[in-house]
Amino acid sequence: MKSQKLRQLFLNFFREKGHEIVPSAPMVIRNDPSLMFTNAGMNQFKDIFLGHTAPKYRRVADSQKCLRVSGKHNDLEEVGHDTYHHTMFEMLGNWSFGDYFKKEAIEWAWEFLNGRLGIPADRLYATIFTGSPEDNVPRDEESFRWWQECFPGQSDRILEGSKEDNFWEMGETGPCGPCSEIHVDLRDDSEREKIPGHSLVNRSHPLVLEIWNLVFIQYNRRADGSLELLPDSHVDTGMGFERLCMVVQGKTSNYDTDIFQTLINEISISCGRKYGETEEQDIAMRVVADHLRAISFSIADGQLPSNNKAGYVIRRILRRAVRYAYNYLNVDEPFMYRLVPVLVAEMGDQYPELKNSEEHISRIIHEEESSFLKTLGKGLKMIDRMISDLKMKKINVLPGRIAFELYDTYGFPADLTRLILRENNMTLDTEGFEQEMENQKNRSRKDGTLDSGDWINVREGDTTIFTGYDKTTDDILIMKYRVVKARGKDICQLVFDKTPFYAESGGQSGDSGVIASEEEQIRITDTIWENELIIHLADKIPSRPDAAFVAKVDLRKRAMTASNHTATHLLHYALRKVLGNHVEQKGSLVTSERLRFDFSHFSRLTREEILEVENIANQLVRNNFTRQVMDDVPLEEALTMGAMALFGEKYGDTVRVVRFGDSVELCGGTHADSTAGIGLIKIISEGAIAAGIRRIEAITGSKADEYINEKIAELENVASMLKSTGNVRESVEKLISENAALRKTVEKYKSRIAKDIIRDLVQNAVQIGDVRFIRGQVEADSAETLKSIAFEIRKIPGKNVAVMGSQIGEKAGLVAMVSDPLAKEGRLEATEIIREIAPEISGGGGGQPFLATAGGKNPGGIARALEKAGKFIRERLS
RNA sequence: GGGGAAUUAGCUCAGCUGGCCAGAGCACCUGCUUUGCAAGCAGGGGGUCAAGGGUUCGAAUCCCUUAUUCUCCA
Repeated sequence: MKSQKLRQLFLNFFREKGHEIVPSAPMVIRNDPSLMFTNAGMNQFKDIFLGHTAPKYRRVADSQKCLRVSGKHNDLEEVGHDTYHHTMFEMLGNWSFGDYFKKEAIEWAWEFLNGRLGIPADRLYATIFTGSPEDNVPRDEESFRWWQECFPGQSDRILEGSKEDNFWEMGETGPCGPCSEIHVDLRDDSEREKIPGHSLVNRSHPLVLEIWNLVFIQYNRRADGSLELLPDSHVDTGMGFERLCMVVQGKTSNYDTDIFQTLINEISISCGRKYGETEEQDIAMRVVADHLRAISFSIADGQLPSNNKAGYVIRRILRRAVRYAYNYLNVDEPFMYRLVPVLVAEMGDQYPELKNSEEHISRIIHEEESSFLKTLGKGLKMIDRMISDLKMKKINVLPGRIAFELYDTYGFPADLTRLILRENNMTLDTEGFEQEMENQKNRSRKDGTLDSGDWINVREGDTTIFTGYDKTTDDILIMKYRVVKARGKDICQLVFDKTPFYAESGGQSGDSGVIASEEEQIRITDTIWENELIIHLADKIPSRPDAAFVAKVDLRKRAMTASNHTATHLLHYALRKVLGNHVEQKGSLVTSERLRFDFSHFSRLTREEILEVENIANQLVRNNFTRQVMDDVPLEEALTMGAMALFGEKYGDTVRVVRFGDSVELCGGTHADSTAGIGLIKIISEGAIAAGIRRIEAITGSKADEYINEKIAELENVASMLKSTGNVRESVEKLISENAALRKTVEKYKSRIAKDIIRDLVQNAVQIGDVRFIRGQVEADSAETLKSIAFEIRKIPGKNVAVMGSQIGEKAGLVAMVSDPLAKEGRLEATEIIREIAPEISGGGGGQPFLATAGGKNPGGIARALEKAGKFIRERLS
């Protein structure tokens, strides 16, 4: 059975059982500092389990794309080496929100696996929770009973598990409950006879593995560690799709299923090697196949590879793939980008976001591959240098510190370093390397944990109402607060019952302002959004937190931010008009100062295009469209209105729609009352931030005015300086060519004058033994000129020594030169002359044996300095 | 969030511990020579050494701040 059909079978099965089939949530999570990627099917229902939102459907099923690469579930280093770990995988799941419970969950799971898919009962095992006295939770008798129905008379197929395996918790606190897992034994008959399957369950055997976890959420863990029964019981299940395919398709490796085989085939064609030849090659191919999926889906969800946070995780995955291909498949040029169409053909139907950005994904991957190969190239050069260095010193162990530097600073992978060393009969000081690595980790960990105090509750209550769309001043009460230490400074975080302050989100920066009670006033420096909480950052703790406060938003900043945000919408609209509908928002930043907008487009914008975009946007400004806001519009309806939704953005069922004329967007930000308030939009820069993504920056209102006025003033200044009444450009062009000609002439004269000076100096030179002493006070406009005269004299053949001084502005300059034939003898050095005479001009200096310079504050001393030089040289040469 | 590194001509880079007036290769322009596979020869143009401060007689080089990029860790 093909994987696509299997997925459909699962969804159809639960549709039959009255479940609503919902689409997969984005794999990339925004606005949640605790989680970067969706790592389980239940993530998108977290709010329901926490009781924050009411479920829309009581029964839900889906196939959820997940990524496990960081945090608790970190499988990255395993992937490829075995046949069942993945970074990105699909999780099939069914949920009951206060509806059915253990009986149905178990019955249906059994019906689906055994009945529909025909997985033989004698290959299946179930586990149940054995109970936990310290939590006062008994053995899960209910699950045991229902499993007995499935395995009549074979209680040895139902195993008991401890808290570690069979009790699921969302976090330190919150919803939790016993779970029941289904395991499958895929070994052949003789193996199964030798060792009974139940002894291998939960023992990391590659062929005896868990495929489905049924979680029964019935408790809530309180902060004090105790459990309380929830009013409603929920079911949360998750089944690894890739594993299920393996079971159904009768394979012993996830990578042998059709999900991966098409990709692996393509990879094998790309590098001209067969899958199954050697273990190393197979690992590399599995790594590439797995990672390609993870990267492609992330990019489709709007997460580009970058140098920190989630973007960096993506980049690392891609690099791991390139590295394996480079080491074991001998691929040294970009190739993964060519596999994207294969992946899209396989999964594009189920995940339309993948299909929609196929070209985009391919380009991004190509770009990343080439840039990493470049990094590798640089590293190779460096390591070659190190090796030849070591060989010269006859050392054959590369110090760990150096290997670590290569890795840490230049991103050169340590395993490659090892490989190259081996080729050169050298080894790596692994211990030293690990030590450095450990240091780095400790350093990061130490600074990573910022010291946040406990929340201090002032009043009961959880949610903050945002009143800032209508009000900029409001009466508020403080619900709770805490102090966070960051960079040695204490920042106080405040949560209100309601607030007019807009919290940073959707690219719009947070409001600032003040809150005031009768006795004090506190500055709010920023407002952020964290885990559904609007947090106000204040510079001090309120002395009486329980007092009544009035919150006032900084109006000027708010208005400027609103203008910029509205301008962003207008520019988005104009960009689509000018460039086409492939333009999609890929990111945006709106502050009171300026706005930044990233969008998909494949080539540089021409001057004309930028002007046209600006024109259209400004036309909309002048048309003075008033703001129309519709709250709680069903998503479907909003989309039919032509509102632009963003891929990878998680929307609720109802959305807020902001409209100015024909520009319609889903947006939670604050906006200008009407477009005319923006005044003027001016694009100030355009550039690329990644393959296929451009960025524009713009300013509005008085900022734009100032900008333009400055430009005009600059031009007028130039015109008046040129005394040009007509064409400034022509005047400048003329000036430039005149200047070039003049410069040539001046240089000619300068060198002629220098020659004259030199001739005079040489004529007045005195002979000291076999050496000619050239000295004098000369006219020079800078130390450079003085130096260049010395350089000229240096060209005169014979044993010469020259010392010259010059008044340069208010200061004095000296230069001493010893010609090459004389310098070679080693009798006299320019530096010692200069050191001897520099005090005369109240200065100091130095240089090289043949040429030295000095500067000082006292031009009156030049003559004495020259005299002293003569004396010194005479002494030295005698 | 923390550490390390980079930023020099249109491009790729060299310039180590401050001082040979800022260099190479490719590209560009002119001329000659040749007309064929990265052509050769001669000559030439092109740099606020990322920006801004500081130390110094002197800074591309040392220090600080900022910006951007790369990289590793969390």
